Amino acid sequence: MSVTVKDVARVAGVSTATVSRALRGFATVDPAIRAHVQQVAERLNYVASPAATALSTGRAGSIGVITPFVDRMAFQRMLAGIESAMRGTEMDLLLYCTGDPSDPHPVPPRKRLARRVDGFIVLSLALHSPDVEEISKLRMPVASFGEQGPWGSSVQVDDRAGAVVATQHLIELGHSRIGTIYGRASDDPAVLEFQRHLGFRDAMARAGLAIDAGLVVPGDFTIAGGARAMTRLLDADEPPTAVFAFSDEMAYGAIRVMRERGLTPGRDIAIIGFDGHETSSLLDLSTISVPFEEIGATTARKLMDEIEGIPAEASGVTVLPLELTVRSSTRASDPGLEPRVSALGCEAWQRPPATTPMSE
Amino acid sequence: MSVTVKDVARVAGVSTATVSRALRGFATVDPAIRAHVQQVAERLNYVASPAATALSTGRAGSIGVITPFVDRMAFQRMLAGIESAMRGTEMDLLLYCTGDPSDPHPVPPRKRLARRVDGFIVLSLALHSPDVEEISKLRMPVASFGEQGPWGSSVQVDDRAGAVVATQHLIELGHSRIGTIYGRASDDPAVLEFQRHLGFRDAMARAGLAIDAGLVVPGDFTIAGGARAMTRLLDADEPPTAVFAFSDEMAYGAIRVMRERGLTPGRDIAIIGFDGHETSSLLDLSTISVPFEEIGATTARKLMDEIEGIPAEASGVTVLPLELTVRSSTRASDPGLEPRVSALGCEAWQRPPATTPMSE
DNA sequence: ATCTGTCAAGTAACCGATTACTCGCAAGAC
DNA sequence: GTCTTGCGAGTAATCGGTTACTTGACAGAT
Repeated sequence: MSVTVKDVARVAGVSTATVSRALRGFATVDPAIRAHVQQVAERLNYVASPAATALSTGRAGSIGVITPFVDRMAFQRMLAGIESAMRGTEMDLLLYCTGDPSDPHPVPPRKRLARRVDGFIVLSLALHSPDVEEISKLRMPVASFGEQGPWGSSVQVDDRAGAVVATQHLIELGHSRIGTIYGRASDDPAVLEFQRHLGFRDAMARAGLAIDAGLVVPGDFTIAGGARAMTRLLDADEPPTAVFAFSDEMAYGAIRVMRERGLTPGRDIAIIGFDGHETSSLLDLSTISVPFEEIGATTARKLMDEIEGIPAEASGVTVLPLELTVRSSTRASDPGLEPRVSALGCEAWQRPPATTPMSE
Repeated sequence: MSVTVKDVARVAGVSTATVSRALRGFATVDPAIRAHVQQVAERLNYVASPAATALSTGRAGSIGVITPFVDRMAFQRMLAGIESAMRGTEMDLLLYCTGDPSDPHPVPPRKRLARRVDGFIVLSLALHSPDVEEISKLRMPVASFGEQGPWGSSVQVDDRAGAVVATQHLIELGHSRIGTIYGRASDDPAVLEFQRHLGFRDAMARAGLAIDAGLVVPGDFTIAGGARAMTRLLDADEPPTAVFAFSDEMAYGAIRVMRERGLTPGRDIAIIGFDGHETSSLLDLSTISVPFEEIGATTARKLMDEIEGIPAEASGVTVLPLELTVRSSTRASDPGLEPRVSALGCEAWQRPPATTPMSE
């Protein structure tokens, strides 16, 4: 059926061992013979069977990406970053979507990943979830975005500091009645989103402002959820004058509702998001920009290093900087102007969140 | 190191053959023994090595997705559809991004895919490109979105009919000076985008309108490119009164430029896109909605069927319907209202583009 | 001339499953 | 009582590479 080493060996007039050595570039092969073997292999369109190679070398030649969602902008951007870092590598990319963590899985991730990949990337998944704990039993290289787990290296951003800056920005504009749209309810400090809650709380407390529990509403991390959340906020007895949405996508939904009610973002109600997607510039949405592409690329590189056996500073935490991007959704006085972008101060992001004290 | 079939056989007190039969659910195993083997396997956390299984069965247990870009909304949506169709399947998903077709590839796709996957999905890639021709030599099941290739099945939408409807919509609003923003220059009928060109030409011709070559500008399929294109259109000697962007993303860029110049979409200049991304509703952009999620899911199912050996009507063309979604970017008189959605008529999309005559 | 060291290349033992083939035992046919 | 027939289960070949070990030849040393 297909061309095997034996075919190449036969045609080239050498043994299969020599074919293997020649093609893998080992030094102990006569240059003339190597060239000949390569030529024959090329002519026969020979490609080593990945399965056979994996079986005998014990290396799968691929990495897995595990994520709960594929239809989120943040995921798409991270995937693009991962892909670009892996371009040119021999490694293949396997995609595993776990779905909503609360859903039961037909096939548990551990069984799917076992021996199939040389390592994997965990994106935005709580590392203490049953899935990840299961996976950790595989004891293979791992790199994650988000929280630092008990093993492997991770890439992080200081969500808490980002939330502080976003909130302070609103406070500096004179707002004191600030609503928040969060994703899912959780008081688990291990969940990334909770860091944004904390940052919001920090900034409000520092400014001596009270948080109205009625202005903290869920948005499910989706556009539609953001719209529902904004509806609830506007229908409150005393609506907020500013809104901090914990993701850009929820802010989009919120802006739609505002527009439907004839309210102009930035003039009637200030709103700021979190993520910094490209589309936010179209909606003139202020946001905390997260370098998701770079996060993906960095995570992939860390994983590759670890797989290659480069442990030095590969394991450990890399914290990437956030940026406050101000547009007219929080600055109606000069709409349509160039966005003002400021990197968060070093003190805000150069320390790993793992060691961040609850309050400063 | 890891648990193998031998370990399970030893612990269960049977041969490896019996373990394999029991775990794969063959009938010729005593029910009691099968249960026992399953129990032992579970207890030992046994997972069959995919490499070994692939080697002995000749099936890789995975499919590949080949696409030029990962950072496009349309791709993200198709990927989500593919993923959802494969959830629950035992098949794994490998992602191959070829990058811009004009770039040289470090590793040719054929070498990467050979024997690694049981079949693959080609997304929006010209099937006659060197890459795909190379791949076709592998002679394995394939399903594609876009053009129908010489082999395999495909999912399509009638881009030409969609473009006709979009253009007619603008014409019905009274426009006669219509600009277009296309992706990349190509007069190759095999390239999908060219169908949109043709549809535009059809509709203009049918209405007896002339096409000003100066109002046909490239937008590179990106937001930034769309912005550049719109700048060129507005700076033309005689700017268009309506614009048809061949993708929503290019329309986003165009809208940004319009806003920066104080022009209101739908009132000062009508604009319609093509793709129907979720974000288009936020920008009140009229568009031709393409069911990318369904395209991805359908393509994946076709491929699975073909791999399973179900040839009946699996190979062949499935044409999915488009929809015209009208929002205020082409209907300023009633902004913010519910979008009007109309499916394209059957005559427009129930015939495969392959047999579409050049003009009607 | 013989011995030893070096090095390229071949032989064959794996890697971990699957499965064609074989075997042994028990039930039913004659 | 012997001869099928059938069926569950074991033996071993096989998938396609990789690589430890072995072989053989040649160069340089004694």
